[in-house]
Amino acid sequence: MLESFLERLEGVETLSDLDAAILSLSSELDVEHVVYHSVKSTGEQYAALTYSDEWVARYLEKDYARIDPVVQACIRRFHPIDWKRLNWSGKAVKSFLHEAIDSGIGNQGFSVPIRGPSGQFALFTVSGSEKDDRWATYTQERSRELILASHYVNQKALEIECGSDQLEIVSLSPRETDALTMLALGFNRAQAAESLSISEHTLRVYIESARFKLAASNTTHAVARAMNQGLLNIC
Amino acid sequence: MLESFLERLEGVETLSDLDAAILSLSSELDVEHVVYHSVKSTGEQYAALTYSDEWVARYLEKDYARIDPVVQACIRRFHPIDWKRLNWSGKAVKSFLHEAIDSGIGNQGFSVPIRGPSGQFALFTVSGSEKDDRWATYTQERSRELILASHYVNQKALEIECGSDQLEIVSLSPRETDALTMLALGFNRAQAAESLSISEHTLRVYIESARFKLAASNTTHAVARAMNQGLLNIC
DNA sequence: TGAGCCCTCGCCATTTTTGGGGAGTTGAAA
DNA sequence: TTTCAACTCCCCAAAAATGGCGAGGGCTCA
Repeated sequence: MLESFLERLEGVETLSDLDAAILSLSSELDVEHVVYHSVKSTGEQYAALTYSDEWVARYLEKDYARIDPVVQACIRRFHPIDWKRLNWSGKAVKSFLHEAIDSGIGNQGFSVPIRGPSGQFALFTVSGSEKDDRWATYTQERSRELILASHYVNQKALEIECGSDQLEIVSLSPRETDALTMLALGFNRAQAAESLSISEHTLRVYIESARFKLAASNTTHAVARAMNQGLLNIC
Repeated sequence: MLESFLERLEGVETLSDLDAAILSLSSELDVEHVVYHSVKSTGEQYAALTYSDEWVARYLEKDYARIDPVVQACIRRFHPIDWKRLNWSGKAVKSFLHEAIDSGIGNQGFSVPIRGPSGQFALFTVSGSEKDDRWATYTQERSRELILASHYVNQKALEIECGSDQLEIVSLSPRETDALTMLALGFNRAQAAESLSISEHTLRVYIESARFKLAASNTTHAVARAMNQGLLNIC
């Protein structure tokens, strides 16, 4: 099952190929729904999913990602999560849940969080309507396949979207990295300069050159971009 | 092979258990060396590896992570990488490579980058001395196992280190998130306020309350912490 | 129904950052 | 060997952020 999907993935070259491949997963994985949704630090998004257009529109309109326990949990966790194990209490959350079920999302789901370079974050989800015990068996048996599938889907998505044009390969000098790292840690310029044993002026030079390299409009922006690109020691 | 390791991992409860489990992987995976190294956004680190203490000390002393092509590539990529495919040109890099080989690291290696919540980043590496073709066969056959192994090792490491005390569960209100997001994108307060259609003063209130929640000493710090914790829309 | 969080607005003084200039050494790459 | 990037230091004036004061309405959960 996974084999055939990975083989199919090999031949994928465009986003529409990828769309088709992901959608085909629902039958291969024997679930009602499959969702892959990637968000980059630039705000750029890509999604391939079998949910109804109405539900997707509704979800976006209401900004449900803000309260969706699946999203909230996956952002904070590393390991895949069964929807049953989430906390569905709270008024807004409950009405969201009912609405989701009414829209045919299913009462069971399993989501895998995936993180890529430069702050990319993606979610791979399978869902459907099943009884608890059958679903538990299903997820237990398939969890490894689901993890691998999510990994390879994400890899392919990044490959296609970024292509070989990794235009954002900015590299900071050690001192620039140091400077931004201190700022990210909450030091002001005077403190940071002292920590690094250099004059505040010198520190400024580093910050400014880093800002220039990162095409950032101010210090906060530079730190944010550097963090997103994993250029800082603390990130 | 993977099965027995995962079973063993089940019983792991402390970091020393994990150490032992990881080290045992070298025989199970049939390689000379295994390395797992995790870095959190707090700077907290954990490593379990079969390299010699001398080499580790040397590596740290010289801050080789800054030039190590394996580290540099893994920070920027999502997929696992065979060391042979990296760019080893450059004076410093070449001398680093020779020193590494002399220290018994091996001439072949395969590294899997792993990213967790809150900016956690880890590297799972196997290395050894092999001829190119044998190594190519090895990595091709085992890549999925290596990916899964790295995933489960990281999951366990996070589980042990964070435990149930996820003390850093700060949550920002939607407007606070919006405010920090705009700042992270490089807007100054005036621009951010305009984009959000609120007064600059109101924006300040959000920034300040976010700063308070995040225990941050200034705006840059608050943005950095929020990003690390995956609280912003752009991260 | 009250406690508590969220959203919204204003002013003033102080501190910090930023933008604009320059200048000299070192070491590595081409 | 020349070029280029990195590291270090300095001044001044304008712009931006911060700290501290205060105020009211809306919503949710216990």
